[in-house]
Amino acid sequence: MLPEAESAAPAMTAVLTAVLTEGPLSRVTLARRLGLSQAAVTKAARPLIELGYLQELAATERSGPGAGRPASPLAIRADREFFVGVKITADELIGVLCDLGAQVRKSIHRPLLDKDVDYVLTELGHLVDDLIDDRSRTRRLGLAVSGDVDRATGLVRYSPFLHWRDVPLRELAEKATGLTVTVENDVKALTTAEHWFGEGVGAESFALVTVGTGIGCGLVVNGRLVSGSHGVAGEIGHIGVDVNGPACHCGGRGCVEAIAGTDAIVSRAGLSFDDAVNAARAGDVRVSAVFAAAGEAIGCGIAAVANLVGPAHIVVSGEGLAAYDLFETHIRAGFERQAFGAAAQCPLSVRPLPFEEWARGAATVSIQAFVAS
Amino acid sequence: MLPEAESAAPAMTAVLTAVLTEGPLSRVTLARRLGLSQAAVTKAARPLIELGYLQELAATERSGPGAGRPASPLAIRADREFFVGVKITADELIGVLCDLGAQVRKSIHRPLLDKDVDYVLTELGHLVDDLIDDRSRTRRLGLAVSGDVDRATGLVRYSPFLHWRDVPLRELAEKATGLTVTVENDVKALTTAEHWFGEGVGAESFALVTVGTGIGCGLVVNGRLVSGSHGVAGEIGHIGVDVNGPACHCGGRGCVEAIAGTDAIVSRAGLSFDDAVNAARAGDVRVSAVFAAAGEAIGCGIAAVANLVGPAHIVVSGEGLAAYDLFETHIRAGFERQAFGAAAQCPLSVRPLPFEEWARGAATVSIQAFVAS
DNA sequence: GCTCAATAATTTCCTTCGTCAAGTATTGAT
DNA sequence: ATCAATACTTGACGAAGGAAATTATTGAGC
Repeated sequence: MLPEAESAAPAMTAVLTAVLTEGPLSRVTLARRLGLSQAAVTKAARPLIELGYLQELAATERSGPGAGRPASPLAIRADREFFVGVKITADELIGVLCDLGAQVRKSIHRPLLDKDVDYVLTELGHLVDDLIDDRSRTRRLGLAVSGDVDRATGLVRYSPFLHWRDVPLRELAEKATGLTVTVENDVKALTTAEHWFGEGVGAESFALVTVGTGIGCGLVVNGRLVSGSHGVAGEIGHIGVDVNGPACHCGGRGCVEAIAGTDAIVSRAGLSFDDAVNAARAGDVRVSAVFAAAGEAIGCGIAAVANLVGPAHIVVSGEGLAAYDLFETHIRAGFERQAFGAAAQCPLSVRPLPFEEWARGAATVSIQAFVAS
Repeated sequence: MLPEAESAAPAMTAVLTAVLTEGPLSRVTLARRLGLSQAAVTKAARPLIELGYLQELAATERSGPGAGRPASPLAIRADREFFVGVKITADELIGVLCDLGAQVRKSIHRPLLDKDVDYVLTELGHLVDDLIDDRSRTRRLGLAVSGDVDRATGLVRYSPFLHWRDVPLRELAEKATGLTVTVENDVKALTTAEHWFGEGVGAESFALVTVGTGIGCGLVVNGRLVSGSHGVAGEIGHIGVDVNGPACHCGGRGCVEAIAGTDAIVSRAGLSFDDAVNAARAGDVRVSAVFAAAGEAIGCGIAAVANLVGPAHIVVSGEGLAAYDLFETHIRAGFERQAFGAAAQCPLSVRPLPFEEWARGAATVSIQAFVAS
């Protein structure tokens, strides 16, 4: 985050991260929370204030019995730096401009007529130009792509929807936009957003489940995102919950996705997705049963997550959840049945996230990279 | 590990850990592997040699084109310090004496006639006395207990088999034995052993599955053991793999344990476990199918682990695996069918571990605590 | 208003840890 | 014997954070 230095002192990163994710905090509070001395916090905060990332709020917090000098909380100056986040799907680019506090300031969609890498990069360049108001304060771009992505190198190993294989996306996007780029898998990016700026704040472990065409999951364990050794992690969609269930395109049987994915629901209901939703809402017993089975399967998959890694909190979201009124009770039922012992106490938030949230996730990853730099 | 200091320098811990887990290493190699300067390694190693934990081996390693000073690898002196590990089961104590290199030097079983805490502690005292030869070089004891254990405080929150609830085991055992005690869940202890001294060495992520009466799983992600926020983690046994499967005592349906646990096999085969094994080995089709279904269920559960956290390596083990010839192919079949994409590449070792291994796991945890101290 | 207790923030000094760069040690090849 | 190559050690230095004293800012009691 310092203009010159390659990497700032750990205390500086820790202070900035804490203020960013947990809101205004006084130096004493920060010291206690981070296990540092007050002196260390003072020293770490000074350059952050000088560089304009933090500011001192008016003394408001009162502590103790009443007496004592009031604390002056440190807050971020959200407009000090902006970040572009773009989710790349097969048929459009969804872009947002976020401030340092990860608030969305601007949001633009741009259709894609082709999956060709060069074409996408050109369109990306236009999108970024349209989003950025102040180039001097916007230096970073985060990209979110579905599939197997190596965040460290910015390489897209394989993205089935885009038909991309071994595309050095970071390098290419840096050339195309002139920004410092981070690339991450879309679900992981969304998980990061929720971990730093959403319901997962402060949780040592945390899971996010997305429901839609595919069913995915991002995991945070011991405060760190789980990436998976073989490029696979969070594939909740291909957990088998019914040995006698339908065959899945992955070769498995009774996968969550083969029961609860959008395509599965369409083929099982024999209707388009929207018609199925309407039929179920109108009380059609057969179609309702399809949604019920889907919700149960998802709940069962979520219970597997809870049983295995025991996250402190689970958020269920995704496009498919537009119809979440049809899913929710069944998801909870499946979860509660299959969660073992205390794992059933794990709070489950079921709520749809706006579609820009994916792009915001991408921006969040670039904020993280910025803070850590 | 220093007699006086509360906590040694991080570099010292890192050096000792690396030599302990990866065998003799020269200072240059250590420097490269740990991201330290050679000077730092020299400085960290000196006190460790002086205290007798490390020793310099004769120069043997030759590197490069031939010329150059030969490296003198650092190796641990395994007999510098001994550790007692005890696994507490409902009907016996299994104790081992390990050296610093986690080699078992001595192993004793001691039957338990009662589950009363005081009684168990008295027996533990006798066991420890029988195991220890040299009190001056044996200062630590690790305990492994099944159930919900808080390693940080040494509190056994709930152990179903022992009928213990909120037993401050560390405190009590320290009083009873005069040793510094660590308490850990049995599966996690075994996982730790395998991570530091077994097949999981060097892996950033790693999973161990135990098959027996219960079916459990220990996970290491990002180099750290997963503990679970609500005291639950690694409960692979209660992942649901068959919505129409048998009801499980946990309230779920089609849990891995309800299909593949020892009790499940006994009741499904209608024979004692040993008889069932013999029948299956003799070619009894019906009983073989029971084992096949059990293996498939386990494989399916393991695939869920691979899909979710993507460990670099998975080891399958446990008492029940005495009959692993009957399980192995089916475990692999279930795993390969249900593992998604590259997750199927995750190497799977299926092998029984000797029963003392559990006690060795307990000792390993105390070695870890010693090294980190 | 003055003083005191309580709490927050800063300053100064100091320790610790690890790096850098130069020097020493030990080998094989010529 | 000399040199190149590699391993290890040494000592000066610097960065980072801690301890404790100091300063700052408030409310309460008088």
